[in-house]
Formats: sequence, structure tokens, C-alpha cells
Amino acid sequence: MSVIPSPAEAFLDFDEDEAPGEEAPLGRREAGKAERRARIIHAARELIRETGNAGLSMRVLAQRAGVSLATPYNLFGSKRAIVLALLEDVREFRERFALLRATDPLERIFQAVDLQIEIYLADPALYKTMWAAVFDTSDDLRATLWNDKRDAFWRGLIAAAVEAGAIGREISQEWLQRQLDHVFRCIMLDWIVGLLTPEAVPSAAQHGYALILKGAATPEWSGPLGARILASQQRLIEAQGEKLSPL
Amino acid sequence: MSVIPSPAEAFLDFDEDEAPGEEAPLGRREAGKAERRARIIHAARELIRETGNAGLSMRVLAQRAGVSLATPYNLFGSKRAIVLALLEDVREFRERFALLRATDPLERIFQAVDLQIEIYLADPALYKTMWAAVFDTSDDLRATLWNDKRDAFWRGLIAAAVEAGAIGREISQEWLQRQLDHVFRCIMLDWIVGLLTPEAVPSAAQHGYALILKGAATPEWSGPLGARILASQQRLIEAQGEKLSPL
DNA sequence: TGTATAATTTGAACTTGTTATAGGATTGAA
DNA sequence: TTCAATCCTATAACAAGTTCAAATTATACA
Repeated sequence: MSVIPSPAEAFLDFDEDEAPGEEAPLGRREAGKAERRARIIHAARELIRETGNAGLSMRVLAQRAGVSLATPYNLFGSKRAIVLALLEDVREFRERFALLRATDPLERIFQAVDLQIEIYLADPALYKTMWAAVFDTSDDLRATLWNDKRDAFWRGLIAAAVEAGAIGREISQEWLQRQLDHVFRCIMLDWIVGLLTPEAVPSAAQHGYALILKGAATPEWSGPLGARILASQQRLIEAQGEKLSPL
Repeated sequence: MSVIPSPAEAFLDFDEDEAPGEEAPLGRREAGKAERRARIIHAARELIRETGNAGLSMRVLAQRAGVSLATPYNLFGSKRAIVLALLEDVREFRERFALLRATDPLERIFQAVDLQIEIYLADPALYKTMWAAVFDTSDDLRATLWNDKRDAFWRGLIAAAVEAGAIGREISQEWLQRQLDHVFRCIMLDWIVGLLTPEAVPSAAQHGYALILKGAATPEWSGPLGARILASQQRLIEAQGEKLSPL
């Protein structure tokens, strides 16, 4: 019985356990499969970068990858699964985040958000299609993006803020994280459909995160967050004045 | 030159100006067009209610409406536009909201959110497909849902809260509304893909709105909002304990 | 080593949203 | 009433995602 590996699994394989302890029994069949899979992923990256979202046709992809049209479906399951399988940025994200040094636990959260957005906006063609796939409601691949590693990272940041006394202990960390994620996701959505200009995206995220975090913060930490709200909305209004009104 | 009316226009027509002053020159051609349009809308409603999201095929829809396959495209433009044209709930929403009497301006916001959610959850088949169309990023119908009337209503609620001294005057009302909307939209998204059980949806919305509003609130109004955060997250955690973990 | 079995690629076919073309109906003017 | 212009409908076709039966290949076992 062949099981189609979810993008999340493929992603997990990539991420940490690079321990090559159990690669020995890789028969010729598995090796070929892995190579085809890699070729498909590679071709998909190329095609998206070249032609953008709409340019990724399964027939062109199959031709480019040197396989038949049905093979991507056997190996990944659907077009959407292929697009989501491109998401392996967490390694890069972790490396770059490790370089940041912020003592303030809330500052760390904002830096993480900024970094995430910077990565996405640096490669719009790729990540716009990827995020469009996230918002595709046709099939049931929702668990893909919110994998455990990603969750654990953000929950760690929030837990640190609680430990530092920035966020009240009575606040549910799980739901705080979730509401923050709502803001992040919708900002990505507004970005890919053009309701937010790239310049406004970081400020919009800062603004939303600051609002929610201030709602969850202890009184002592409320002040800086209020200042951050004002600063980010100032940037947003200014950017809006220059460009056409994005709303 | 025939102009395809956007769903937003059709929606606006429906909403307020029912003044039948200019219906006289409705020739036989226009009358037939209006009737076909109504038949298509009616058939779309039926089909979605019967078969759910995936069951709405354009061929079946055309057959059910007694028109040719091309007619819905001529009259509406796309399948997505038809689904979005089903959105005419604002009249019902306004009527029911007018019945609510809350002196507290923030309470009014929470009641409006609850009411909105109640309307959506009362007809899951229809509104799940409708919201799925909202999150469809393929074409450029994004301005449809966020029409001026809807915006004006919510902005009015926020402005009233500012006037009452509940929300700081230094807060940008436009961006506050937008961040609230982010939470609302993502909660709808989580609902339609099954990440949120119907029972959890109202509490999740209350929770998100309370967090953001507390972040924007004046100190005097912060206390009740904090209580609301705790109450809603309590409900969420309890609901989570009963069901399978929705995350 | 040879063969049976299971898994996997493949090319064709199916479904569905969308569009181009051709034919037909409606309106306004002579 | 009749003619011409215009708009609309319907058929067919196209493009893209997805699936299915058959061929092909690798593995397991004698």
C-alpha cells in the first residue's frame, strides 16, 4: 500500500533530523522516486519564479521535470500539495533569527514577524503562489502549514514573554498565538491580492501584533506597545498618502 | 456595449434604494434578462444548499436554471461572481441589529459580531461556499465583499466607541477596523475548513475582538475587555476539552 | 537464476470552468 | 410592415486539474 507523503512530512525530513542513519535500505526504486520528487519540486520552483502563479500548469511541470503527467499526482497527490511542499524556509528563518539579539521578549516577537515577512517579500512570485495555496479551501491539506515545529517556535516566543512578565499569566497562550496568526495570515492574503502594497505589509503586521499583544500585556508593558501601535499606524497612513489608497 | 454588473452593484440595488421610480423603460429584453438572472441566483442557492460547495457545477446550474451554459457567464461573469452575488444578507442583518439595544458602545460591537456569525452559522452550506469564494485568489473580485455600506456600518460602530471614550482618539479607526476584520475573516476561514467547530466560532471571534479592542481601549475601559478575554478563552478551552482538539 | 507479485509510471480519458463562433431574437427607424 | 443593427443564446471547443486501465519495472522468493 503506497502512502502519499504529506508535504509536512517531506518538510520535516528536510528540517532537522539529517542524521543519515537509516538511509541504507534505499533501494533503486526508492532512489528513483526520490529523484523524481526532487526534479518535480525543482521544476515547480523554476516555473513559479519564471511565470508566476498562473503559469504553473501541471502539464508544463511534468514536461519540465521529465516525467509523465500522472507522476506528480502519484508522488504528491495534487497541485496544491506540490506548491505547499515548496515551503522549506524554516531552516533559513531559524538561522537568520538566531543572529538577532533582542533582550526584550516582545521585541523578539516583532523581529520574528519582520523577518518572516522579509523572507516572503523577497521572493514575491514564489510566496504569493504559496500563500494562495494556503488559502485554497478545495481540499484538506490544512494541517500542512501549521506544523508542530512552526507552532512550537512561536509558542516558545510567547511563553518567554509570559515568563518575563510582559504578558499576563491568565492569558491562554495557545489562543493568543492563534489570534496573532489570524492577523498574519490575513495580511498575507491582502498582500497577494494587492490590497496591501509590499511597503505597507511590515507596518500592517506590526500594527496588528502590537494591538493584540497590548490587549494581552501586563500594565507595565502596555506603554511601549501603545507607542508601537502609534508608530506603525503613522507609517501606514503616510504610505497610504503617497500611493493610491490601498483600501 | 454591455457591462457585466458586479455582484456589489446587484447587492447595492437590493439593499436600500427600492424606489421604483425608474423601472418604466424595462423593455422585454431587460425583463427577460432580469428574470434569467433571478432564475440563476435561485438555482445556485438551491444547488448549494442541496449538494454543498463542490456540487455547484456550472453545467448543472445552467440546466437547473433553464438557460444555456454561456448565459451565467454573460450575466455574471464567472462562477465566483455568482456565488458572491448570493450575498444579500445585509438587509436581514440591519433589521436584526436594529432590534438590539446596548448602551455600551463596545457591547454593540460584540453584539454585531455575534449576530453576523449567527447568520452565517445558521446556513452553513450556503455561507461556507460563499466565504470560500471570498478567499479565492484567482481573479479580481475582492472589492465585492468589502463594499462601502458594510465598511460604513462597522466604522460607525467604532466611531461611536471613540466618541464614548472607550477607544483612544489617537488610534486610527480605519486600521483598527481592518485588524478586527482580519480576525473575523480568518475565523471564517478556519470554520469553513473545519479547524474551528461551529460552537467555538462565536467565542473565538469574541476573544479576538476583545484582545484587539483592549489594545486600542482607554485605560478606563480596559477592565471589562480583559474580563471578556478571560471569559471567551475559558469557553474556548472548555469546548476544546469536550471535542477533539481543533488545532 | 528465473519467475511471480507488487508497486509505479504512463498515456488516454474525464470533469469542470471558461471562451469563441455562429445563429436567432429584439429593438428602433423608414 | 420591413429592414438593419445590436444584443443574446447555444453549440462546440479549449485549457487545466485529476483519475483510470494497462504496461513496465523492481523486488521477493524458490
